[in-house]
Amino acid sequence: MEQTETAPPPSRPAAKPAGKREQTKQQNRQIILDAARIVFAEHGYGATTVRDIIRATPLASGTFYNYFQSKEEVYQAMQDETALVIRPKLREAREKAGTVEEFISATFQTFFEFVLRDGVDVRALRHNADTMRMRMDTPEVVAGFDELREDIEKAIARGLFPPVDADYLMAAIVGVAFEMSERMARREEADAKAAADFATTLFLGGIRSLPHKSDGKATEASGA
Amino acid sequence: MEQTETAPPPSRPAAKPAGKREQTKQQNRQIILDAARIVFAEHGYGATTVRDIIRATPLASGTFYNYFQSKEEVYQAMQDETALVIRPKLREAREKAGTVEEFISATFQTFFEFVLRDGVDVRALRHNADTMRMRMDTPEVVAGFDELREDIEKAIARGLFPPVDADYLMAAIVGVAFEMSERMARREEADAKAAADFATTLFLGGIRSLPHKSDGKATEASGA
DNA sequence: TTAAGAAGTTGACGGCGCGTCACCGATCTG
DNA sequence: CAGATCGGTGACGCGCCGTCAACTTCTTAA
Repeated sequence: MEQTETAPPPSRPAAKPAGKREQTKQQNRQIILDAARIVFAEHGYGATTVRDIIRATPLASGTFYNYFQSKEEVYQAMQDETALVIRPKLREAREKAGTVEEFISATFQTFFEFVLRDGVDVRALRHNADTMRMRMDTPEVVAGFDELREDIEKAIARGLFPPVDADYLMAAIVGVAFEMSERMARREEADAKAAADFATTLFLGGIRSLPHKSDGKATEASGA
Repeated sequence: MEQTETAPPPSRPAAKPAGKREQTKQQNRQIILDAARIVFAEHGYGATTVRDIIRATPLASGTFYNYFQSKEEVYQAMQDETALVIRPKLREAREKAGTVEEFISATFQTFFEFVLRDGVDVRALRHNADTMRMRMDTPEVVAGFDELREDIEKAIARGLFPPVDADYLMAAIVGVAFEMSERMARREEADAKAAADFATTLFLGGIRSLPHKSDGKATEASGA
């Protein structure tokens, strides 16, 4: 049985010299999450059973249920971990933005780069039942969307953005980010910068401003 | 060999004077799909078991497996049905397009209107495990994406579009369409036209061209 | 018309994943 | 160190899974 190496779990801030009990608890939780990561990557999310995860663990079945209610909850926890890593990066990138362009560009670039680097599990989970795709909007993920909307609203208040429908704009950015990152990851030479440039140009000037493909010359802004 | 129909009036577009066996097969398949639709809507996709579907049916368990392998396959069939309905509409709408604007506008408008009208099951299936969203890219759905890309490429060839990256542009349109339709459907007064206008303007002229909101209230859904 | 054969349905069955809980060892507290 | 508490353990009963031999219904051909 080949142990498919999955991406190492995001480094964890565990800095509590707590009692033995507490330590074991943290450890068990992590053991389960790590096992789940491997099993999900191997069999795909859909085909994985709670038992599969337990078997990939030295723990007893009852113990699993002390930590999670179901495989969905395990996945949620994994999503939350990821969201908590990328959200600060996105926020920080947008905070620095002095123009619309910087705001949009920073958002896409940060996202795409993250997907390429740590996006292993994203791909693994897509590995589903052939054609099933899923996205789990956990509390932390939803909070990330809310942050984007807030940042847009702040940008509007600052006069950086025109007063557009922030909710729809957020949705559009999220939709493009997720859908494009999928396509990007499938390409031979996945290029986060190129993808981010494409999305940024689209959002700034529309289709007509997009870089011309065959034409060596790119990105000439030609208004409507 | 004209056989007097014992069957009820052909409410279904099955204009096939086929044998009894064939008739029953079509009927059983439809019985299962109809039952599944109700059960999925009631308990959500994740919580539904094959047995739940069978129970919502007068058929035996073995019979179910003559038609589908799993609940996933049932869902696939439902998705395919939907895709086969909307795809011709989208194609037709885009075929008529004489300008970039018409192309984009027709795509979004057709899609959003369809979601509002027939999008019931879309919402029902989201009813999942609280936070799980799914999209099943069945062969027919994927074919729809391919059609969009083809149409973009054709439009480029015609000189309608600049020679952009058709794959990414397709992804961007798909991403915005799905993500926005979700937000749209959640709003009190879901407005397909408004949503389509937003997306179209965004794709044509970028953020700066987007309609300015008059009431200044940017968020109406989702309590922050 | 009828009988052989094909096609499709049925539901009981063995297997297994599910979540629980009584038991017990390990850890904490005073 | 003893008693109290916490949490790990794994066997258990339940229900879902997909299968398949027996049976019913339809088709075909003489």
